[in-house]
Amino acid sequence: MAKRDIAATPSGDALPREPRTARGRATRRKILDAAAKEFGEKGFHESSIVSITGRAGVALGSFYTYFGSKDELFQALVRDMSGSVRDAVAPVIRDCGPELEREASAFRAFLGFASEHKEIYRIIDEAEFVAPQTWQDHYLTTAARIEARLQEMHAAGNARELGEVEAWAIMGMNVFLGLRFGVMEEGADLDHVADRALALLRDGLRDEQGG
Amino acid sequence: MAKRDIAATPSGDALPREPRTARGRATRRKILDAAAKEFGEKGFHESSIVSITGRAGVALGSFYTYFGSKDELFQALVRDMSGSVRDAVAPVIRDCGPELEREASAFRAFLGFASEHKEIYRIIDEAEFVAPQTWQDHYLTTAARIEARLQEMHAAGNARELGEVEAWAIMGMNVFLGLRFGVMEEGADLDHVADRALALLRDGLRDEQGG
Amino acid sequence: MAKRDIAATPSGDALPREPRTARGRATRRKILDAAAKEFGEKGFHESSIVSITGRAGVALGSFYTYFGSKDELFQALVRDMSGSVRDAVAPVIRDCGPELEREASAFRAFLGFASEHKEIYRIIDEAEFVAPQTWQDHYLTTAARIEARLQEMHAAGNARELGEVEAWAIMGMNVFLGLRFGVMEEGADLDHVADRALALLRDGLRDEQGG
Amino acid sequence: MAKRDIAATPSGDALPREPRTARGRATRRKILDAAAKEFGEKGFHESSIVSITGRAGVALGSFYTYFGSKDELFQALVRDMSGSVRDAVAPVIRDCGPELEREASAFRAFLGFASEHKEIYRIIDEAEFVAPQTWQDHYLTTAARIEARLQEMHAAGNARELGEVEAWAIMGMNVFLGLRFGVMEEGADLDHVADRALALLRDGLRDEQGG
DNA sequence: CATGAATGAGAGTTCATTCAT
DNA sequence: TATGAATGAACTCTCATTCAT
Repeated sequence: MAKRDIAATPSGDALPREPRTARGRATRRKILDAAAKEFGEKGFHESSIVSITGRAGVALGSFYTYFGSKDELFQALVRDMSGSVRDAVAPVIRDCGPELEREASAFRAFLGFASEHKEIYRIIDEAEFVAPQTWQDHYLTTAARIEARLQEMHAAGNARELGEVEAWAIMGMNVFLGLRFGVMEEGADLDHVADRALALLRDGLRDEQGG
Repeated sequence: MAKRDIAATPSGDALPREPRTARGRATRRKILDAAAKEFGEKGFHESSIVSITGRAGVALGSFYTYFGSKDELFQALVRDMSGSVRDAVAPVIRDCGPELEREASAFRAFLGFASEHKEIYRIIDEAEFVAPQTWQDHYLTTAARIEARLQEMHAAGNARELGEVEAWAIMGMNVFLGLRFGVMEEGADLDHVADRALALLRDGLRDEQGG
Repeated sequence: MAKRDIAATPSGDALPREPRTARGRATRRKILDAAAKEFGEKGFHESSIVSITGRAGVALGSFYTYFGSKDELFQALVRDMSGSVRDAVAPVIRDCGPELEREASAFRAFLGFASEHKEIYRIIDEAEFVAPQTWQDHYLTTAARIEARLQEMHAAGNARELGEVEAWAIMGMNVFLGLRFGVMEEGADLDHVADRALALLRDGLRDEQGG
Repeated sequence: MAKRDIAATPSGDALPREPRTARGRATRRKILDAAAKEFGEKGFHESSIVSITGRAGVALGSFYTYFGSKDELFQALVRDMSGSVRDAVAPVIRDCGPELEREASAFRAFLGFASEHKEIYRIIDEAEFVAPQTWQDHYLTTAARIEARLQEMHAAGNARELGEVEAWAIMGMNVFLGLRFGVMEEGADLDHVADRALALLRDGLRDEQGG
């Protein structure tokens, strides 16, 4: 990743990164917001620090007061967004019991969020190539969360015994349906998509009479 | 001055791109193979033409005898690989009838292929950011192929009515399971993964007694 | 990917091109001066940005802080120099009335300027091939200025009716005499050349008695 | 000029350049013709050997059977064309006596030629930067020819004593008028231009009554 | 003679990062 | 803290020229 290590700090004495004043906090926030737009629109490699600080309305040099590098900014952003996705889905989950319907609700929340924050989608996806560790963290965490829910369902007698494989399968379904109907297509009927996904999870592909 | 048109019409005074001799074909192939390794290992942006031609054992300039640009090479590669994946899965499909088991076999073939050609996986995925059109083509085509199979199953009375949503859901499952157990983890028990995925597709998440 | 628009609108995320500090202005000037020498000596195509910034004593990258491209620099230079030529001739003209002598004085000033700034001569001439529009602008403007003077002379009863053809003819004379005796030959007797040119304009080729 | 002297022949044993068969002569001619078009349209630096040989319908390698380098081709072309211009003007001159009218006829012939062979114009002009020696040769020779005619006129009592200055002045006039009305403008009234140029040479700028 | 694949020096351009003000 | 000029390594792409077939 780090192509230019010309003056990489060999020791651990990081430069000051945490804003110490209100003004500083505001500047940091402006940069983060501008970066979200920029990365979302152009992707990591076509985005540039000049352009980001330009959008943010701050000087180029100010960037390095708050972030150690372009990569570091990107990771910060991915973690931020990973949190946003979780926060969008969490309350929905809290309000449901360990029934299958809960997964459907979570999925509906996710679909809606994805279609309204396409840039977040794109940024997290690109992290696979730009910040693989952060990306793995995001998906492993998310899968673990799904797996936990599945086990609750099993404990409640609402599902058979399910594990990591099913968790990843569901996550993959969600992500690809989000991509296809939330991001690629403008104005798809998300409720319809959610219903069909739910049916798939409930009954599989078989004819209801059994096939 | 004199900028190069991407995808210029093949007429005019453009350089020849199609090799006209056996030696030319061999060189082109060497470059393609080296590029597959390079892109697979380092990703598009960290890969360089110098490094690719270096690996291929040809001169830098030879690259431009056969490819118009780094982008063009990447697209050629993605299309190549899209074809490879299909070719790995196709014979398996041909040998099965329109039963659910066919999907499982296709998935097993895909999983095996992915775990043995991790770089292909990575390259096609990165195309989302580097060559979005080519990437879309790949996934739309693949989804269409799955959808057609699902409809055959329905016609044979082996499944309920299924469409694009289910096709993308299955594709997402496959891709994420491939990523998690074929690429991220070395030596996972792929048969086990395939069995569980099949069960999920067959019966959904419910307890067999119904839940 | 992401090609740079030549002459992009100054809005957007383009890099700043206008120096905002005294230091910036000085750097820009150093580059311009070095470029004048380099282009004058070696011509546009044999000149390189590395070499220009080397002469200027600034880093390669600094060039792109102030100029969008090699072409853009060249055009800026041609316009600068077009102005220099005009400024060298203008005061001489201001001090003369609408007599033929004024053309001779203008020509003398031009000849002197050309022989002392041979590089300017060369640069403007090469613009015909490197920046045709800028070149045309220069010559059309110059011709228009000459034509206006000729019409003043006519109005004052000092010349017959004269137009664009005569203006271009005079300009061609001036340029070629400047080339031959100001640039090609070191130390030619410029006053002598000017006198003969004046005689030609005054009387034509004929014997004074008429031929 | 010669940027790549990697294997410049230090000795004088030039490669075979003169075609020895009819087929060879034809090939050489095809290249020359294609080059004239290419250089005329795109200028020296934007023209390439691949493109020239492409237009000529011969293999790239064949080029070096007949020409030592791109520069050498260009010079050969300039000399060719210098001859063409002369050949277009010469017969006109032969048919006239040493009167002023002869210059006018020569000019008319030149103007017509220029407007019908704009590419020749462009090529000879660019030689100032690409092959300065060849360019000088052309203009010194042409000027000498004009000067000789002027002296004949003087000897015949049709003109005052005239020399190199007047020859270059006339040449400059011709070239710039050719550029302006033969090349820059499509379909200008060349006869009108020639008439006014003749009047200028005959009488100068003055009012006929004397000014 | 003809062919066209191979070569590689060299050019223009980008942009993350540093640092003096 | 904020600023923006300066830096230079690294990259993509061009094309005149060579040479084996």
